[in-house]
Amino acid sequence: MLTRLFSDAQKFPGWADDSGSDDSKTKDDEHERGSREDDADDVLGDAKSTSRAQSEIAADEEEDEDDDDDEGADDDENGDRPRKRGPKKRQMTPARLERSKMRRQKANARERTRMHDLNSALDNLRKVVPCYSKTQKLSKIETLRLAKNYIWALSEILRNGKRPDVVSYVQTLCKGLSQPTTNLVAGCLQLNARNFLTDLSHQESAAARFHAPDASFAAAAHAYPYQCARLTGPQCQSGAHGYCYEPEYAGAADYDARRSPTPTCVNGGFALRSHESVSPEIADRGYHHYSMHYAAARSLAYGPSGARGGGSGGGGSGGGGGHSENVPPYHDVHAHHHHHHERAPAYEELNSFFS
DNA sequence: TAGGCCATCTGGTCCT
DNA sequence: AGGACCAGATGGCCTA
Repeated sequence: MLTRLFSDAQKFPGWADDSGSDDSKTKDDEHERGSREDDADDVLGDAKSTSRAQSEIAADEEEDEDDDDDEGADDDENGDRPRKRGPKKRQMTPARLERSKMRRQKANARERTRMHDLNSALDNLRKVVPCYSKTQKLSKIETLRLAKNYIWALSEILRNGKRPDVVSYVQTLCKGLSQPTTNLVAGCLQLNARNFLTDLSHQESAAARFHAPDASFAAAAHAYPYQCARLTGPQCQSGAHGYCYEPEYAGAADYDARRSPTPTCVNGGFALRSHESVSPEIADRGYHHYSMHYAAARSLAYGPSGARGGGSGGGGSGGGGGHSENVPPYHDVHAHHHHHHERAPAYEELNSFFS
């Protein structure tokens, strides 16, 4: 009986090609095979659980699936066992089984596309977060953490209207990140990780260097429980040229400077290529004022001291001069958010920082 | 080989 | 009823 039901289930359309979905591909084949086995197990499980009903199914398997109201109508009158609460377990006739299977396959396809959409959104986030690398993709969780830190860092910069040094900036970016990601950020900025992450006390001083007018930033620095110790490990100590990142991170070619919002590291220097600073998506949509805002925030992010600390000569602009204290604070900029032409001179000044 | 990351399946819950 | 969302389970892949 069970084997007969199982063989019937295997003959169901759509069983052989689970979900028949559009975008299931690559390594799914193995997995799909496993899924089919799982489904088969489910069918077997259902068959076992409704073993009594199977005889009825066998008796009238031509019967349609909608007349299940009679099931269990008698067993709660017996009083031997308490009646189960919740929806009654329906008999899994072949037709119902098929419909259930089709529903499940549709739900699986929807779930796949939903996750694909989520992943593409995450990819977009990777592109606007510092240290975008085609070859070394940040993991999902690291992308979210870095994005959070990036937003935090930019908010602090805009709120204070002053630049932190690059050490503090990277330190903020790396809060709570794993060591590989931290190395990636450090490598992206060509910064010796030992210089910006040592211990908690250094963190406090870094918070002070961040020009936080109140204790909020320093307090926030304590809110991230694990980041500094990771950078004191042997890997950091043995980095080539004193840098903490792996060799593949060191190559500037690995970074998509056109997309990455961080300054490109070319020959050991910082070079923010302003004409490339806007992601194509943003540029295509005509969000130029956002890009200007974006570039301004970045210009604020790298001070001369940081550039000196991170760069090692070469073609980068390196520091550029000190107009930083004249940079309009965030509220000045933000208050005119809808009047781009009024902000243009300020942004030109800001962007000229890396010219 | 263990652990991290990921894609997928699956059942439950909530909402329309 | 069906879709969206979520979390747990599972298995594959990769790396230290």
